[in-house]
Amino acid sequence: MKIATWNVNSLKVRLPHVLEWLADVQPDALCLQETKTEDKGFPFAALEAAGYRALHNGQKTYNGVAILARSEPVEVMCDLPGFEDPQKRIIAATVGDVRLVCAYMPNGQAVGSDKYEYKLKWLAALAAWLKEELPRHPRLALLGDFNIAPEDRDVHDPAAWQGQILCSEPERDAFRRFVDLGLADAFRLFEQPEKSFSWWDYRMMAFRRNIGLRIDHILLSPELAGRCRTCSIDKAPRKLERPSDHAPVIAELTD
DNA sequence: ATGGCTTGAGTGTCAAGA
Repeated sequence: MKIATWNVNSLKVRLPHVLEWLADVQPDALCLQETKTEDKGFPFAALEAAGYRALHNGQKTYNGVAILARSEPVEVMCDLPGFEDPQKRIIAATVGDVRLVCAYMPNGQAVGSDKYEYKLKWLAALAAWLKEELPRHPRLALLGDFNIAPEDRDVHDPAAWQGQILCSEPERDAFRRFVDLGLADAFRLFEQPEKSFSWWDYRMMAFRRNIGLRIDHILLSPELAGRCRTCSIDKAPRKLERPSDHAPVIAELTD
């Protein structure tokens, strides 16, 4: 089973890339973030024609998350229970024998800002919910745009980013709380090239210069981590015309 | 120099992303 995550930065703009990528890679499930549309603008028909069912928790202009799957997803859930939030950042469903949690975690803007406080509260609420979910779903994967670079090796210039948004200690502590729940960073289960990133700024030719951050992740419960055979970042779509600023991350699990 | 692109909204120009 192949599962993946991709922040597409507007599904309307990126639909051709997504369809091409689905045909090339043929994942069993793909989690999308930043669809930036309501259901009425969501390309259900085009995805169906490509062989994928789609679940969408949409929002106009900002946020919006979706799960695409080749088989029928069940037990669909949207948003964090008990966390009042108009922002659409969570959708979860079971595909095959795997519980998928697709998350677009807040950016936080700047350390100390209101948005940063919201980010930390949001991350705490997600961790509390996952703690309850994991016993119910021992084969659980948390996939998405975490907006956290968990370690210095996930940052092109750790000195410049030290203490900054996406790299601050409270954010990294929040990431470690997920790990402490038993979730493993699938990418780090394997040897990886140095300076592996999943996001590059649109400006300053950052992609060509590999000035990036690894902020998109697939975290796996112990049972799924034991079944994980590969995890990689696919930089190919980032090289296309009008790309998303994020690259997809893929994990392969044995059946 | 706190910018540099890209998107969505909406039709001039700004918020937000990371």
